[in-house]
Amino acid sequence: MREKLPPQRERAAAALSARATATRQRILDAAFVEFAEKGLAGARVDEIAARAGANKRMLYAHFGAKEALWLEVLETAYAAKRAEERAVEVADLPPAEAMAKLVAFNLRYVARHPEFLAILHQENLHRAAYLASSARVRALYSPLLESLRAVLARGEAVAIFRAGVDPVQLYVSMLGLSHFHLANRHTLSTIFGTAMDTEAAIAAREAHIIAVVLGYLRP
Amino acid sequence: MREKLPPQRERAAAALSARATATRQRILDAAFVEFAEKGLAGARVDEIAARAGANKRMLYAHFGAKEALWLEVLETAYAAKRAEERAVEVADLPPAEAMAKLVAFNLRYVARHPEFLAILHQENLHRAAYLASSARVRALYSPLLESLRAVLARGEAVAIFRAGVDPVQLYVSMLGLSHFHLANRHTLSTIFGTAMDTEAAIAAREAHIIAVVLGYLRP
DNA sequence: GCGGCAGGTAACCGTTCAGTTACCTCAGGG
DNA sequence: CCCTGAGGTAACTGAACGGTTACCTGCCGC
Repeated sequence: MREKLPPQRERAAAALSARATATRQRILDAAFVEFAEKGLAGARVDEIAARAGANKRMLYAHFGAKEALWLEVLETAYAAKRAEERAVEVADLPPAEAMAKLVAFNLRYVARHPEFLAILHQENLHRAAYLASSARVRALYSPLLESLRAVLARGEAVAIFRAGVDPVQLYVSMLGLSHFHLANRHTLSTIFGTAMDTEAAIAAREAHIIAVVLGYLRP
Repeated sequence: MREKLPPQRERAAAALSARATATRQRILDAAFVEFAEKGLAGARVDEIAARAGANKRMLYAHFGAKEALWLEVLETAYAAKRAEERAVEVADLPPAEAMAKLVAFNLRYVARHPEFLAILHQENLHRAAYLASSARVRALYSPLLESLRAVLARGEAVAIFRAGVDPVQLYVSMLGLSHFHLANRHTLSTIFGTAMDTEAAIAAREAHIIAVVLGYLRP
């Protein structure tokens, strides 16, 4: 009766034993890697189980279906990013420095977690169908966007930034400037013949996108 | 002997009949749609054949394998973009207007062809393995990058643009500003609750990214 | 007007995959 | 110490998939 019979989200209650929790976590981690590497359709359930040092029985006991596991991975990926965002403190910094920190954070985050990009793109391929079904993620409003709004207002107030900047547009721009370089690092480096994910390339990119954002924001 | 036996790229010579060419083209078009919608792993060969109003026999006769068809689609997608880029004429425009036109072109192109983004991301998921094997695409250097270099130099010469801007970085930024908004339109609109692919949203985005690029370029 | 063959059809094949079942193991409470 | 059931194993299943084969058709040169 515990598992699956009620089609609702399983095991909200029913605290798991330490061993079970560990197995569940290993499966989730393995799924994250496999999905990021091969996408939802390309990922293999057997491979996930093998990577996790578990097997399919346990995978299905914990998650019920490949797609449910995908949703869990997606939620985890978003939650992890939001959690790191929450740790970015910019309220004490002068506006320009604060803005630079926000921009750099995004670039560095995706450089550290390129799998996040892969998951995100896959989900967009599915027209965000799984994301749409996740109340949990939709409730996870970006702390970064809020910080950006505040910094923008502060900078505008002291006339360091131009007036009338739309925070959402700027937020999307900030993400775009960071993501594209890394999301397309393989095609870019094939075409330009230079690696995009070395520390040097990332540092150069960081300097550039900070210059773009701050250059734009000048009054 | 005609097909497949030599493992080289098939049918370079051997002009096809009009009917065969048409079938081949229909299969290619159908594959483009199917691959863009579901990715390489998610796409179904039967579905491609059905969409094309053909069948698998012909698909395999013309392309030999699903992956070879993918490569063909990828090459076609790149070639199509490069061809449209070649038609963008900016040499006669003042630097700022020329730059705005280049930026707008990219946004409008991906808005018109969101499938291009899907193909591009899939290829990056595969670490550009297929692209790497395509001498044809690697030879297709972007005319847009060349235009951008020229415009940048012109603007710098008359002190309308700041000095020392790296054209490749700016090119990547231009693409990032355009692509992200549309590549992630489904997750973005799920999270923000507003559609990203309406004409109004695209026009607003266009105005913003032009402002960002030109704002940055001010000396 | 007919023989050959490029172009097309559809049934088929072996493999792979998501998901299931039958069974084992072993910790812990009675 | 043995019984119970949660946690785990591995073999299995039916369907779907990529790719192939055996066969049909109608156009074109002769």
